This record gives sequence, C-alpha cells and structure tokens, in this order.
Amino acid sequence: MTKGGPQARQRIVAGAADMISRRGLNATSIREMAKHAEAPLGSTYHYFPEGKQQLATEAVRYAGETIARMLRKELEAGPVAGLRAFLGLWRTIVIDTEFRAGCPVLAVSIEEPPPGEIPPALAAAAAVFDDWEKLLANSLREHGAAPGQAEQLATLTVAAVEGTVAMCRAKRSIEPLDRTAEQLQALIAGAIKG
Amino acid sequence: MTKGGPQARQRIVAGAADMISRRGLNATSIREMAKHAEAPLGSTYHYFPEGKQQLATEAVRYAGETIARMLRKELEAGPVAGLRAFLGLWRTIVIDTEFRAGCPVLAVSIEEPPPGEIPPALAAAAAVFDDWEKLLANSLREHGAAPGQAEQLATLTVAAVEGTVAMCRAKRSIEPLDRTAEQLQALIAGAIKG
DNA sequence: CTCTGGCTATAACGCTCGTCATAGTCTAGC
DNA sequence: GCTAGACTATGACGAGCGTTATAGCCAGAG
Repeated sequence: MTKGGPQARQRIVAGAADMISRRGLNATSIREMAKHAEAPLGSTYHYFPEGKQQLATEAVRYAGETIARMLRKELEAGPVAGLRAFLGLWRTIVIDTEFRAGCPVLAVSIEEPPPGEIPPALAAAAAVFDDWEKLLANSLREHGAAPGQAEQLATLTVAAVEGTVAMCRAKRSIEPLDRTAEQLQALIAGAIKG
Repeated sequence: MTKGGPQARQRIVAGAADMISRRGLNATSIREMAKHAEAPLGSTYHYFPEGKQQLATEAVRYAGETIARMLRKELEAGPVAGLRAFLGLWRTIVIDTEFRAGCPVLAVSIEEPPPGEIPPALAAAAAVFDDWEKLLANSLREHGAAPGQAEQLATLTVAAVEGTVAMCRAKRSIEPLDRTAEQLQALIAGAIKG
C-alpha cells in the first residue's frame, strides 16, 4: 500500500517541493499538493498544523538537504567533481521535465514577505543557500584556494547555476546551462591550482 | 493631473513590472495592478484586451527595454563599465526596496507554462535575456574577447546577477551581490586583456 | 471487547481571483 | 450643440483559495 500512514507525510513534502519548483509557491495550492501526493486534504492540516507556510518550509528544507547530501558526497572527489555533479543534477531536472521544473529554493526566495516579518520558508531558503555555499567554499579551501576567493567563487557558482536554470526554462533550451558550466569549471579548476 | 488618459496605460505597465518583480506573476492580481497605478479595473481590460497575459508580457518587455537601454549606454565605455552599471542597478533596486523587489523577468521565467503552449510573457522573458546577453557579448568581442568566450561570459554574467539578486532577497543581505560583483569584474577584465 | 488516538471524510467559512457585460461619463471634431 | 469614440464605473459570474470544524473510521493497547 502506498497510501496512508506516516509515510504520507513524506510524500506530501516531496510532492510539494516538486510542485513549488514548477509553479512557484503562490501558484501551488494545498489542495493540489494533497492530490498530487494522493493524500486527503485533511491530512495536510493534520501533519502541518501551521498550514501552507509550514509545508513550504519543510519542502524547501527537504529539497535543500537532498541536494546538500549529494554535494557532500561528490565533493569528496574534489571541487571540480562536485561542481560537475551539481551542474549535472540541474541539467537532468531541467531536461527531464522539459523545462518545466526548476529550483524550489529559488522559487520561494522571490516571493515578497509581509511587512515586518520574515516567513519561515524564506528563512529556510536563505539557510539552504548558505549551506550549499559553505560546502563548496570549504572544498575549495581544502584544495588550495585562497579563503576570500573560495567564498566568492562559491557564491558565484550557486547564483550562476540558479540563474541559469531559470534562463533555460524561459528559453526552453539547455544551452545557457552548458555555457555557464564551461565557465564555472574553468574558473574553479583555475582557483585550486593558482 | 496624474490620472486618466493614455498615460494611464504606461503607469499600469510600469506598476505591473514593479509588482511582478516583488511578488511574482501569479501573486499579482489585475485588481492590485490597477489600484497601484490609480487606474480603474475596467481600464486594464480596455488597454489590455487579452487580459493578464498581455499585461505581463508588456511589463516584461518594458523592464527588459529599460535595462537594455541603460546597458547599451554604459557599455559605450567598455564591458567593465557596463558590468558595473548593471551590478549597480540591481544593487540599488535590492537595497532601496529593502530586499523586497527583484527582477520581473526572472519572476516570469519560473512559472510553469500550460502543457503544449508557451505563454507570450514567457517568450518575452526569453527574448529579454537574449537581448541582455547579446549586448554584453558584442561589447566583449569588440574589446578583444574571443567569440566563444564572449558568449559564455555574457550568459554567465546575466545568470549570476539574476541568481544573486534572488539570493540577496532570501538572505536579506547585499553581501552575495558584492561577492559576485568582484568575481565577475575580475573575469571580464581578464577576458578583454588576454 | 472496549477504548483511545491517529488519520480521514465532508462540508463549510469568507475571501479573492480573472474575466465579462453593461451602462455611464467625458472630450474632440464637426 | 451634437455626436462618436475613448475611457470609467459598477457589478456580477463561476471558480478556486487557505483554513477550520465536526463527525467518522479503524488499528492496536488494555
């Protein structure tokens, strides 16, 4: 049986991350998230009593952790290998979904917060970006890059990939990602040698 | 008088671009766009008979042209000057709006299109990115960069800036943009010398 | 068997959405 | 002044939204 039980919670979170990565947070309704996960609407409020914000927050963290785990593993073979895996992951997502999906973390980042407060989903997105950057920067430093350079390069890499994925979706072409990939690889390869 | 007349059309488009850059396309309603431009709701359907899609398309083109015009002008002083102006523009937007606004072109790019068709606003976003890239690439080539390198660097620049602006919004900090700025400036300065 | 507590089913709340229709107002040109 | 056409005012349409409430199911502990 794939339905019911606590594993439904997991399915809802994963499905929410997927839907947010396609349509953005605001265009993704709780009803659709439930349907997509084959869970009843009532269950979403059972598992996520704080409503949509909580669900979005967990979806962002889930996607962030999934990618961070992959990054950590691939970075063991060095920064260039890690970068290649990072780029390859996004390449697969964009192509397999026919340019329909992107990054849920970016999607959450560009929604205006209500005045005077920071929604938890937005804070989670910031934490995910920080996480990814730190993983890259640490690996760069460990392989001989200057500390300041490592930080800047890590930020540039994450930002460029996020931006390029969005550009690929608009253009319905993978070419921007391949161009960005070449530039970043040359950059990072150079930084750990100099 | 600031109300009424054909100049209302302009105000609606400019206001729509601003609102989309803050909340994304889906979270921006026609009613709010009208109110924001101090125009009656009926007027939006008078000026934009195809409804929201048309308004979004014009908003994307408007924002794209505004920035392209600025880029064209600043690039006359060379690629590094153009890049600096580009970065400075986004820096101002992000800071002046207290991390609430970003790029409307990016915002439109990450909305899932209906199956089997490409909404005009998405096509317009792709065209705007192309425009910006071509301006940068041409300037790079004119200043001695190798053609392939120029194209890749232009794509990287646009993507990195777009991605960084989103990161700045999530983190509520301008630091990512300053880091990206340093890296891109070094890169572009290097490319037109070698 | 009974009872408890996790999960589901169903319906409703007030609200906003995109869009359309219709009638009214205003202004320029004759 | 009068008429045409650009613009506005108003209200409605069905639909979907996030959220809440209430009652029901049903496995497993006692």
